[in-house]
Amino acid sequence: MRILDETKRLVSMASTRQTIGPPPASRRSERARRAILEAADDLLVENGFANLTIEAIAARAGVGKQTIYRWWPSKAAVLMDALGEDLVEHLTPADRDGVEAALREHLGALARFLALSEAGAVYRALVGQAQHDPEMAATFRNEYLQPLRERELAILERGVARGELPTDLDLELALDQLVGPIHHRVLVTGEPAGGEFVDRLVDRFMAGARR
Amino acid sequence: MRILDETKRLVSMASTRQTIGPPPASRRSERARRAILEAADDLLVENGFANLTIEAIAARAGVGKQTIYRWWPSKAAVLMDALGEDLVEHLTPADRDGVEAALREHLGALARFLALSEAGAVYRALVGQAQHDPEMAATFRNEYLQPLRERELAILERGVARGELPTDLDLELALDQLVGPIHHRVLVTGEPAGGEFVDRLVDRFMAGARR
Amino acid sequence: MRILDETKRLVSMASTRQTIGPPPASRRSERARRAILEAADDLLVENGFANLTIEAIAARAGVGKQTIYRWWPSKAAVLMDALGEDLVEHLTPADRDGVEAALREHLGALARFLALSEAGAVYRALVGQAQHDPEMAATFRNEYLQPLRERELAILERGVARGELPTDLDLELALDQLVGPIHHRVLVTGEPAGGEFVDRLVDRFMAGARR
Amino acid sequence: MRILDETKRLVSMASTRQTIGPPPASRRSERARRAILEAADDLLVENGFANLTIEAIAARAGVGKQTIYRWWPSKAAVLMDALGEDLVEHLTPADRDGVEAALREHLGALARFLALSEAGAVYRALVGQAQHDPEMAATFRNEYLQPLRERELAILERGVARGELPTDLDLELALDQLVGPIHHRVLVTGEPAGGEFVDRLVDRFMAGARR
DNA sequence: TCTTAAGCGAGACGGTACGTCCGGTCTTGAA
DNA sequence: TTCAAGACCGGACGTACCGTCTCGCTTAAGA
Repeated sequence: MRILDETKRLVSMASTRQTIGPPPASRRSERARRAILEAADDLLVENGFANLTIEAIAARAGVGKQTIYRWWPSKAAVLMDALGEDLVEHLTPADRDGVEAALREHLGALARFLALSEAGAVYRALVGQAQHDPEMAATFRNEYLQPLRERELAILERGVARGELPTDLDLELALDQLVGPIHHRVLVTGEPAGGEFVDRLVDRFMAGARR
Repeated sequence: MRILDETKRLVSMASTRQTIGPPPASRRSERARRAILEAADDLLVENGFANLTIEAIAARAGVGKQTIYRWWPSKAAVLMDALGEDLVEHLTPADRDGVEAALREHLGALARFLALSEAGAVYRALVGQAQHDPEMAATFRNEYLQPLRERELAILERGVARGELPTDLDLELALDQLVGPIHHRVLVTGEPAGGEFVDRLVDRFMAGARR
Repeated sequence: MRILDETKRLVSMASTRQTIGPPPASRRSERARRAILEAADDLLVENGFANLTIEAIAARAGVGKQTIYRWWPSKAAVLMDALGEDLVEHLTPADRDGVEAALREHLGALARFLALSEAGAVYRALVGQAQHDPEMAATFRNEYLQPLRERELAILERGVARGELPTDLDLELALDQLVGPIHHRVLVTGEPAGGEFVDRLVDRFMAGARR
Repeated sequence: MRILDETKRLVSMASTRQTIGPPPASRRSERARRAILEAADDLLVENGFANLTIEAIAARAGVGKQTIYRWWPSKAAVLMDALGEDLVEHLTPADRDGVEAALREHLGALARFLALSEAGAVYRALVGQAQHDPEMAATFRNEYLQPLRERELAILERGVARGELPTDLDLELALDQLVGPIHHRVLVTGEPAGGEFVDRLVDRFMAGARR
């Protein structure tokens, strides 16, 4: 977590508050909020998810436990906020070049993000937690995965619009074929998903798409 | 966990004992071992991983906690043993028909296993836990995923041998393209990976493979 | 334990806290403290020391175990606090009459306290525990036995002051001669130490003292 | 524990076996029996009663736990057997000299035994345990304290027979007056009960007895 | 002399309690 | 009101022992 601007703050709060009405937030300590998110981020990277406790976050952040419970419903919610804009920063594909180049760039960035970045460690922890906690899984998908997926679909849509991809292409399926193997390597087999892997993935996809 | 024959027992013990030398195990209570694995399985399905505790397993199995700690190093190790032969039972592709039919059948079974079966719930919990615990992840991959992957590679190898797939096909990549999207749907997006999805996945794969 | 006034509370806290500096204690729950001491007292009388566990005390008191461990270093320390003022209540000799009457009264009260009262059961358990735990023994002697002994010595000193006892009397030895046999009967031989026994003890003591 | 002859062995077994019929005992391993008693004795002196466990005794003695449970009903019973003849060895007053000398000698031996000897440590542990376990207390008194007390009474009886003590002396009370203060110092106050203390105790007793 | 049944070392078993950690709630006093 | 601090009740953790139970083995008795 590196940049936490006001926009993001309002978004994240809206999604993680349990009560309906928005919190007053006027009184909320910005200092405490940032310290908590940074402490969570740091502790996850240093000690792993298993040793990430609310008490440790509070202690590291120099904050009372209640201040965490007041604003986030769970440890996972803190991490989601800590992940924050990182998904947007790392994974917003540029609208240039052709589909093929755009896919190579974006999927390469995705693979690097997932496997190498600190934010990727947070992401993996959240996916792991989502396997144990259906409610948290729903929030994570709606707030973080869905927007990303829409940006990814836009790459393909632009390809169709430019005539680089057939109009009858099943975009959802196509995206799963591109993005699925990368996730599979990172989350399941643990094998490296480097540039060469991504390149051949795109090669085969484009060959199949062009028929 | 449904069948716990002697073969499985010896396999699982070899994998979960921390010391190198094989345990005497002659003294080990088979009754307790089965009760523990069944209790873990049942409790996971009933209450989810988050509420699965060693204490609850012991209580449900009518067993002392020490009996669990004596033979398994962690909750995840118990679940791995509980998963046991299920991966083999559900996911051993038959050696018949052509590649295409074999893939349809196996990937369909995989999708159903992951999303619908009780053993699939154990599998998902283990993948989730693996995101938080690198050591456990390594064991899980070596003991459970690797054998499965080899059986899957054999499908493709048979296809190559029969001339149904090109000889220069990158089998690892091909497998990731087939298996990755299914895992992605189940573990990440949570969208259904039904028969139609699998069929179109195979359609596009075979189209691309045949050029 | 019947009365737990503020004085006793401050005394007991001072003696059972392991760190030097006084605890803030302002945050401490008086309700929990009293419930714990009463539960310990009751359980000792009902089940005996052997069956007195921290867990049972916590359960009976409706308190978390940690609340006990936070304020007392051991089961024996809880019992010492539960004994508390009882030693003062039962065993503070009045400053009236002559030595002989005072001794008869006080030693009778001592024998009844040790053998018959509920607080006496706590006292015996603590003496028993002191045989196994030298550190606890030291605390018990300093905090509880020493003040009592001083009150007992005062009886004899008053006797000397009034000319009822010789000035060259070894008061420590004299006290051991009076108090030792009673303890011996209660703690070692288990024989009754009734009024007649105490009376003859005093008879012989006074006869010897007057030469 | 130093000498464990056959007489003692039969006595101790008779008193500690829970079942009515005597055990065959012919099969009993003398090696194991001695190793257990020595291990118990050593561990008590080294680690104190609190850390004396059946498992530790068995491990130290190189013996299975069952071998202990087969022959003794409790840890205290093992210790009683380990104490064994020591009471007789240390505390059998000789039948010579006058009462006064005999008392000085015996009470001095008693004080040294209680406070200084290894067997005294066992004795104190047993008295401590007796405060928590009435059944064990009864056995201890019957088997060990009563015979000692009778030997002690014999000293006084000889004094009466020789005309050194008045015939109307209450021997039980007299004995408590002599032996009680020593126990009190060792078990309760923890103050030293050295030779001078014993001497003055006897002085005062003889003065009172002669009137 | 040869069973054969016991005692034996070993240690797994079902349990109970230990003392610790942390979750999530509540309370206090300062800002 | 929020905040830092931290006590509170609850509950799971992983460990230590309890007392019981089997397992092979050794070993002394009597058939």
